[in-house]
Amino acid sequence: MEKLYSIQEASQILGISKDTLRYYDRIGIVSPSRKDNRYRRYSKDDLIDLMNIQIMQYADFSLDEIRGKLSLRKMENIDPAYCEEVATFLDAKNVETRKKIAHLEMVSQLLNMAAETIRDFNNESDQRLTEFVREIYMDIRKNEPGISKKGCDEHQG
Amino acid sequence: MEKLYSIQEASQILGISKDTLRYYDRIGIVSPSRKDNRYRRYSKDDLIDLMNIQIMQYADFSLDEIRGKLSLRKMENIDPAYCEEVATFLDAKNVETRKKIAHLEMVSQLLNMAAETIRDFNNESDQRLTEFVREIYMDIRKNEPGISKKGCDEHQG
DNA sequence: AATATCATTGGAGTTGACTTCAATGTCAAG
DNA sequence: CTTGACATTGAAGTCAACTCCAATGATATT
Repeated sequence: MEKLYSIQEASQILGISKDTLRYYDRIGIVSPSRKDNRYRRYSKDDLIDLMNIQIMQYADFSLDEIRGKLSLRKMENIDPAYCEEVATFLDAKNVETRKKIAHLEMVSQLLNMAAETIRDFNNESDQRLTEFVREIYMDIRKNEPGISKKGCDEHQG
Repeated sequence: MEKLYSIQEASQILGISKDTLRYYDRIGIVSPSRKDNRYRRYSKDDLIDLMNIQIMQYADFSLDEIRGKLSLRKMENIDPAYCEEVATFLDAKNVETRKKIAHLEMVSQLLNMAAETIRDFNNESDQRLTEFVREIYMDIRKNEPGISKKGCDEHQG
């Protein structure tokens, strides 16, 4: 006989607000059983799913991705093709993550240089900053869609 | 006699859509002069401001922060107290940035482990993953507001 | 039975940075 | 003087992930 948890209990155990739990139910992420077809009753498995969701959110998955793919825990003995699909998905996420890290490393450097230059101004540090900013700017611009078509613009291209 | 640029030209030069430029004008970020008090005319300085804004956005500043602080370029000969204020602000941003990087490094590790575990399952990698997830979960939970008060909940605390 | 505390729902509001729309005005060319 | 390409505005829509609200129903205690 498994214990079932009220929405309030689940909320306290997980540190997720009741409203959020209802929201998750509504959008079909975790839909617990109901009592007399009204009150939600969370099973242990529901709680585990929700914990996994917390982990996946920490790992920057959107709720859409979470709903679509996986339940990290349930795939121990499952179709190898599907496992490979998930693994590939995780790899792609990781590539994205590494890119974000690289971006933030640039930002951190930029902030450093800027603070330094402001604090004790001299031509050397100013020039370094300027050069670095120029690099970043080129980077920003090269990741753009179409410099080609005269468009570069909205709602008529 | 400085050349002035139409919104279309500015848009193409900067790679910012016309709508966005109008939006920036409306919320008071860059408000170019007007011709016969209708058409916007962007000066070179306006364009430079907009480039700086692109840089600052790259560096994760919100438009609010940009509006409040900024001019990164105009502060070469300005009140040292204000410079120090800005430098401090940049330092704080940098601390935040380093935290984000640390977070993403964890995520990257997690994704790595997860992919590995899925690909070639064995107790060792599974256990490492489980342990790592547990650490992360504790980390998530410890950064929470009030486990103390029975609340942990919405609109009546 | 009254009260307090929990639960339910649909629907609207929030945030930030845009984007889209409709109605209208302006300008250059043929 | 009409056509087409530009410009203007206010207002509403978009996205994600909640958050808040009001009206109402259920449960538990006195």
